[in-house]
Amino acid sequence: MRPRMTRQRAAVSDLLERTDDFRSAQQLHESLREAGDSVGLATVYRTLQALAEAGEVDVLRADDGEALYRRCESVKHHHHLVCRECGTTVEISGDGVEAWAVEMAARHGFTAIEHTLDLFGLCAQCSRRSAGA
Amino acid sequence: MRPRMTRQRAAVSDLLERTDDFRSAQQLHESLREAGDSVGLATVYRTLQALAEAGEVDVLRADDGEALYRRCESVKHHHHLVCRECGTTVEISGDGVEAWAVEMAARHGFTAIEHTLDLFGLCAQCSRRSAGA
DNA sequence: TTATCTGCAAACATTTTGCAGCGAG
DNA sequence: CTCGCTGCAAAATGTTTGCAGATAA
Repeated sequence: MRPRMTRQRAAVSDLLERTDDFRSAQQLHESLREAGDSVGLATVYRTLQALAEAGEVDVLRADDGEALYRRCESVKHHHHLVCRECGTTVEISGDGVEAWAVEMAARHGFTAIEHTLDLFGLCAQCSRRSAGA
Repeated sequence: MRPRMTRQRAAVSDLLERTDDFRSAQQLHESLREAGDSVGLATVYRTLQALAEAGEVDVLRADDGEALYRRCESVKHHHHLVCRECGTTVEISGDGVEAWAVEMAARHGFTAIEHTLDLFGLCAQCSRRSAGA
C-alpha cells in the first residue's frame, strides 16, 4: 500500500532531493534538525528503509559498515563513482562490466548473479586541493 | 613491528587457514570456543583487524554491514564470487574491470581510484538444489 | 473514525576501549 | 624483565523496536 504522506516523510524526501551525495541517516537527521524541520531519528531510519525498499534511494555501505543513502537519478541499474573527500557522486553505467560479471559467474557454475561495484577516488577539485597548489 | 606470536593469534590464524568461506568475527569466536581453543571476543576482533591491515585476510561487508573475514589465497588484487546460500567463495581476477574503472574515473576527472567489486549468486550445487531436482 | 505514522526511550548487535594481569621474547 | 597482548566488562556506535499518542485519509 502507498505510504501515508506526512510532514516528516516529505521533509526527508525533500532533503534527499536537494542533496547530491551519499549521506548517513544520522547526517540527514542532523540536517533536518538544523533546518528546523526536525524529525525523530527513528522516523528517519524508517523512512529511509521504506524509500530504499521502494527503490527510490540507493544504499551504499561505508568502509565502517554505516549505511549511506542517496536519491538516484537513474532508475535503471547503475554504479557510483564517489569522491572519498567531499562525497560528490557521479552515476555511471556498468555496461561492459555486467557482461563480464555474468560470464565470470557462468564459468564457475554460478547463477542468479548480483554484484556490488563502486568506485572511490578523489574528484578533480579535491585532488587539485590535496596536490597542495 | 612484527606482532607477538601468542596462542590466541595462532588459533585465529589456524582457523582461518582451515576455513574456506567468509565468516564474521563472532562466528570465528564461536568456532574457537567450540573447539576448546577459546579466545576472548575482543582479541578475535583485534587479531582480525591486525591481519586485515597486514593484508593477510580479506574483509567483506555483509548486506547488514557486518564485517566478514576470509584468508585470501592470492596476495595480489582480486575479487570474490560468493555463493549467497552456502558461502562458498571463488577468487577471481578483475582484469578487464580494473582498466574500465580507471578509464571511467579519468573521464570524470577522478584520481586515486579504489573500487569494490564482488559477485553474489548461487553456486552450481545450491542452484541445483533450489531448482528442486 | 481508524489504521498508520511518529517520537521517545529502551533494546539490540557489532565493534571498540580502559585497565589490571599474563606471558612471549 | 618488559612491553605488548589478553580478557573482561564497560562504552561507543549504528540501527531496530515497543508503545502511547498524534494524524492523514
